[in-house]
Amino acid sequence: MMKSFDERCYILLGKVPKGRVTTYKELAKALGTRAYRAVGGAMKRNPYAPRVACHRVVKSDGSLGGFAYGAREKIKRLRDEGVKVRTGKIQDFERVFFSFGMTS
DNA sequence: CGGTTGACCAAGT
DNA sequence: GACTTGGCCAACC
Repeated sequence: MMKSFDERCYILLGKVPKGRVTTYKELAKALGTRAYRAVGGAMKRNPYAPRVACHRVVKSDGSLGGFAYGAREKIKRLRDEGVKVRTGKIQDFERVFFSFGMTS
């Protein structure tokens, strides 16, 4: 049974621990593709709104990117998880960044 | 089934 | 540092 690309994004995203963030690019790469945009699209569609921690996904530059519920809400939630945000940018981005490639 | 769209990315201006 | 351009790939109409 072949899950949609979208569903895989949600599953993978579910592996991101609280207080950490990942990027659309890293997600796509972990999925074995380069469809960064499709990943973002999955978040936007986000049928599992509260189930999926879409607010933990940011752009590669460390900027927040977009958010279906509004950027303001995204910042609020990230801060609540311990991620500091400044003018729409993640502070200590590399510190809170979660990579899927860190095996063993 | 073909074309458009997009919560992106990287490089150039 | 902000804006523009080309490119990538899957979902949607």
